[in-house]
Amino acid sequence: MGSRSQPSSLSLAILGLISQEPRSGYDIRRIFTTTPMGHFSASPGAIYPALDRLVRTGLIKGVIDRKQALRPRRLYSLTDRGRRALDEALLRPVDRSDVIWRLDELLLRFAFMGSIHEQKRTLAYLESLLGEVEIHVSWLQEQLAAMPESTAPYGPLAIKHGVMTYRATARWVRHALRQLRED
Amino acid sequence: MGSRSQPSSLSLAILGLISQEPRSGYDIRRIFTTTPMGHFSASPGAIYPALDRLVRTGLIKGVIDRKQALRPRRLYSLTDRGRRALDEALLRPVDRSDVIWRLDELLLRFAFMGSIHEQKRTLAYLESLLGEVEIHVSWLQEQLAAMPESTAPYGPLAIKHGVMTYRATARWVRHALRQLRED
DNA sequence: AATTTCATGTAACCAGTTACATGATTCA
DNA sequence: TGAATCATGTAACTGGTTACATGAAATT
Repeated sequence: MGSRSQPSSLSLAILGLISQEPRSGYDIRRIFTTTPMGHFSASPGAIYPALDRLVRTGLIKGVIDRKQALRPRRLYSLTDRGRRALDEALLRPVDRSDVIWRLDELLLRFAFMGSIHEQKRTLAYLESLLGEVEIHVSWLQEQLAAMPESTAPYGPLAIKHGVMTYRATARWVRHALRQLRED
Repeated sequence: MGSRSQPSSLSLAILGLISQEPRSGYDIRRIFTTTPMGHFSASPGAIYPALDRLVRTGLIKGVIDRKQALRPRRLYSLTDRGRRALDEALLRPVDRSDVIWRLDELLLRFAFMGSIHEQKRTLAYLESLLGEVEIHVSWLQEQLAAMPESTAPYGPLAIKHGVMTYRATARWVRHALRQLRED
């Protein structure tokens, strides 16, 4: 939604894209279908209602572009409240449930930080992310160690996947921290 | 659902768990809250309706356990149709959209293979997964290379995360293949 | 002339979330 | 005796999916 609870992944993605420059629903769809942001629903049945909701909650506003033209479109941009809402969503502290259930949203938040936040905040964000990821890796390893020869012989291997990919995430965070500090 | 379309992630997880041994709704909730399978909704509002649906579509059946006891519970097990449906869901060929949007489901399917499939099929599954993952990594790298200095300065770094974690997944698949071949 | 792209929407459906509700059992 | 655990459910809401629908503009 936006006013009280945190925005859904899709709303956050839309807010972030619109924060970069005014965009139409179609622009957003195109981004979702052609770029690596593509695990969002590019279906009009998701995007146009989401845009309506954001307008109704006062986070974005739409103006008709090229009124005179035969193919007008609606360009959305953030309102002041929308910018604040995005800012809050990006700044929210990283917690464990984010790491487990919404890692892609954490990456999304990072991707949109450049346009809004000063680097210091981004560094703090990455550092807290790194901490949570490392805790999660340890927990997975404990689970792995404590796992009995269960009815699912491949279970431990599947958990190993979690260990390996979260470790890769931790490496990425360190890499990103180095990169940002170099500038 | 089950009869025609493929089961949702949650239904698949429930089918898989029940295939190992008869379980109650509460058992399933406990597994979702305490093990690394925890990115499933452990809320009763998700699980009990899902169990109802699976019963209605004839994939599972429930019997009252400990009738005489004061705290009876309903134990579910697969029907023949349910076992076939699970088998089909596990065997479905890996495609690119699975890799992009439902990687965790691909892992879930692997985790449940041990109890049902012969190893040869599991190896074939992993090999096709590896192929798709490698294709996806190449695509991400192309995107990265073709990326302009955009309005989102951290965008390329975020994509780099995708490259690193999918590479980790590829390493895991190779690891799993070696492990399975050793037996 | 036909196809693809630009551009926006609606309607029915379904599944998951949140919150509420109940009650026995076991443990501290 | 009170808290935690075992055990199962319902109701309202919300948001996403699928499918349908329309039509102009640009490209082949």
